[in-house]
Amino acid sequence: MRYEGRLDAFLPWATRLVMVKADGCVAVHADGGAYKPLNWMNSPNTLTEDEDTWTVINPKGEKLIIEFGDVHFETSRDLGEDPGLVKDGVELELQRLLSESPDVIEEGLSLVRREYPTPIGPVDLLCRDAAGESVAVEIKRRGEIDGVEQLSRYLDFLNRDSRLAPVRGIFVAQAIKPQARLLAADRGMACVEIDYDELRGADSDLLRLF
Amino acid sequence: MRYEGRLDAFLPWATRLVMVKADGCVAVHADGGAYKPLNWMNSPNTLTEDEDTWTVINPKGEKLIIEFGDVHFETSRDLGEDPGLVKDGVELELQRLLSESPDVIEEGLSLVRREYPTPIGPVDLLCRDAAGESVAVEIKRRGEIDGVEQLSRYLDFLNRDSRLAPVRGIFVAQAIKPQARLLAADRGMACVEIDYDELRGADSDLLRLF
DNA sequence: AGTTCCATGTCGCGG
DNA sequence: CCGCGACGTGGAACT
Repeated sequence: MRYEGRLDAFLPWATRLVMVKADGCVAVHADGGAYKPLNWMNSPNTLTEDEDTWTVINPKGEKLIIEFGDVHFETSRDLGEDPGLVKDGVELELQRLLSESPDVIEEGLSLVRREYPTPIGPVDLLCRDAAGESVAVEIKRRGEIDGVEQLSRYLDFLNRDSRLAPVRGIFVAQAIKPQARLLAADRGMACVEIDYDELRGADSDLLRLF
Repeated sequence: MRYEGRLDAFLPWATRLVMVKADGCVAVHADGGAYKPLNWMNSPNTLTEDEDTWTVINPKGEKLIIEFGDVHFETSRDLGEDPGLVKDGVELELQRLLSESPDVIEEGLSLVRREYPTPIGPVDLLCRDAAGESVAVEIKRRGEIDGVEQLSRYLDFLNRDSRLAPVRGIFVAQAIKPQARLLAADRGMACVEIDYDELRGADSDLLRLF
């Protein structure tokens, strides 16, 4: 088995499981190494069978070549359309809930704009506090150092805008690591931990008022 | 099918493929959506079967619950140990090639040390330029904002070393994203894009001289 | 065990 | 289609 594409890879001879899905993607699995296949080619691609060799090529020119020795077993089945996975509790959801109830983050905070653009990417929430000063809010599911640095960069740029400056930052997450908390403190940013279930409850309460 | 762990996820009733590997990991596949399963649980975990329900729990308390209706088909096979995948052309390779031909990055650049250590991790290349000044080089396959931050942190530390200071930074990658380029410029770092195939060619040429 | 950083990351959204 | 950032990122190397 060979792969030539974004890198070159070679797979020694052994017993494997080859999976082909309805969308045309091909995956070569070993009996371990978690759910990820050893090698694969996603759709769209074209599969050509020739004797004991499959050649799978995608439009970008990446190529997967599978040679078969013994075929121990083979089966095929149509699973039909899939209704898909329903997820709940990711960052987007958190952002939506907080944009609707910004004063959960801090008393008196009000939303100016969600996804406020800067030259290096959008700030999750731009707000004004009770005193009318600008506040940039970065929301993460897990509060780690990356997020603090991201917020730092945004503040850097936002504070150059005289219509907004001075802008302070609040780092919001469901759980914030000590190191992230430390770095945030060092950069003069506040940290707020949010309980997702409470927030969802508060949101429901809010809706119930109308 | 339900997953409760880092997030909550629910999977409506449909026909799926459930794969269990020798290491104990469990994956629920739909007939599409690339090689990635809809839902999964990696090893280590404990699987308990009860009537038509599997409950897979890992030590972190994440839980995957699979309910079976009809079992259309079932098979099992021992694939034995796997020799593993051999890869070529990843960042390490790029670093090796550039350490051998640093003046591909900039005219007159010469290598001081590869993987030069700092308190927060090793700099890919430490060099001197034509004028004898120190240059820190960060190499990425794909140049994104993270890499610029990384180089920033290294420069922070290197510039505290009076034997090296002043140290400037060069961010090298096969392709550099506009935002990364912007941030690098803002931080006073240069950006260089490198063609991997050309570099490999140049390296072969170099070898041919000896 | 905890941290850092690479990855054929993959995926989804917005321009 | 590309750019960009989140992800149950996963995985490996190193402390």
